[in-house]
Amino acid sequence: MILNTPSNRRKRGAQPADIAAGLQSDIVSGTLTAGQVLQQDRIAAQFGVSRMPVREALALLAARGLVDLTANRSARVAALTREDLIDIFDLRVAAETLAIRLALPQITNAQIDRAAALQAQIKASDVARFATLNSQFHQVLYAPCARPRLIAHIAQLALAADRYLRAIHAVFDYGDKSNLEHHALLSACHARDEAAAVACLERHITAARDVLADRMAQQD
Amino acid sequence: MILNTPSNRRKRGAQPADIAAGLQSDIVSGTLTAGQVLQQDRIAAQFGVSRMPVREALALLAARGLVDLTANRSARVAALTREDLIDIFDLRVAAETLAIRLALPQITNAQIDRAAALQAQIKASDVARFATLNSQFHQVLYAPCARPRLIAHIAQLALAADRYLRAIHAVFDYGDKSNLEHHALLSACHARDEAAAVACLERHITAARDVLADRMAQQD
DNA sequence: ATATCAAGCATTGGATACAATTTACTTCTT
DNA sequence: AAGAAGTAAATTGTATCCAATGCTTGATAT
Repeated sequence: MILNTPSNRRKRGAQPADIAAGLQSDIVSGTLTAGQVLQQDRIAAQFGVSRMPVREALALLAARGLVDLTANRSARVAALTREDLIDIFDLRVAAETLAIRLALPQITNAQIDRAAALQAQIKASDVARFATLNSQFHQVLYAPCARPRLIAHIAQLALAADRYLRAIHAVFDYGDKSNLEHHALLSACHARDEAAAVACLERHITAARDVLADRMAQQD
Repeated sequence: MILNTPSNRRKRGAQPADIAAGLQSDIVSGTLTAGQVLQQDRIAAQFGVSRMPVREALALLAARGLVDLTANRSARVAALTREDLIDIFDLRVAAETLAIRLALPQITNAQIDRAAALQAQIKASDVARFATLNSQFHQVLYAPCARPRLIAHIAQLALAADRYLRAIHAVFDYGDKSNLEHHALLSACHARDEAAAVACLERHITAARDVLADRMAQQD
């Protein structure tokens, strides 16, 4: 139980963001499962605050698509469906191929090396760290495009995608394949080969989509 | 001044959405200009409610990118910049070309006719109605793809784009060109020619981007 | 046995009250 | 006169309180 004692109290406008971050990590990691009710009272008690900042936190999570809000009804953790999964990954292809096209002319070798270093960590990481490191790897490559909206959109999609990755436990199935694809992407970036990078990225994301979609079809 | 008398009071959870809709139309139409401060007290008084639903409304608008929120500081109407404009329109190309590709195999002739009817109205409409009709025209063509996230994302981008359209008053410059492009798009849809529709849409949105970006460069 | 309705309980939405932070203004110093 | 510092006013963030809505349970009728 996290209490709001004077020692660990955050600055005045930071509580909703903190609560949202806490809930978000529980939702993405699967501690809070799809469809679970999120009562304002209980969350408020958990974080040692009143219901007011909790309501704002839930609104933030609803904007990120992690929570479903209905008027006069308890909030619920958003559902995971095969249709939504496909929706997310197709949006990722559209957004991330745009980002890599815009980023490639601006990217430096140092930035590519940073991505390569992250990829090295990914190889020797467990399931929990895979998702975040994988997101970081991609975002390092896109950052040079300097498009705030595009970057924010990709980050939001990565969050939604991570939920599926963690929930479906398909990481091991396509982990090796993903590593190979990351290396191919890095090569294309080094060569500043836009067409190759775009094609590589599209295959990479589509492959993940198909593996996960197949797994979901089995589980249902 | 809109009062919250029993006669026009909305249902219990609807106030934030109503307030957000009111503010949104003022922001998009330009009644509220970029950078303008939005004090919770005043808005609450205007709508005849307390500050609480106003805060939620502002949070909604912040999620849509129409308002900037900073902790302990007054909300402000989001700025209009040339960089953001380009960001938005490039995202539109990525999202809308995906939508038309997914929609084309599903679309019916009746739906295409509905879009054509909207296009006819656009020709004989003033500046204020152009933006909304134009958005509707596009969304009718995309709807058959049946992708909730994609559709919502496009709607949000259309909103952001409308602000620039109305603020920059460049509608008349490219209105005729836009009409021609809409007809070309409709033809491609009738023929179920995916490549033509995508190319047409990309040119259409990019052309609008360039006209508006040029105008902004002049105004600054 | 099942469906329907009512009453009480649980939970959310909104108003009011208070605390913390920022902004504006005044005053003092150089 | 310009700038710094301090103080008061304005404004936001959080807590508490009340009203409205939804949910659950149990009784009743079919």
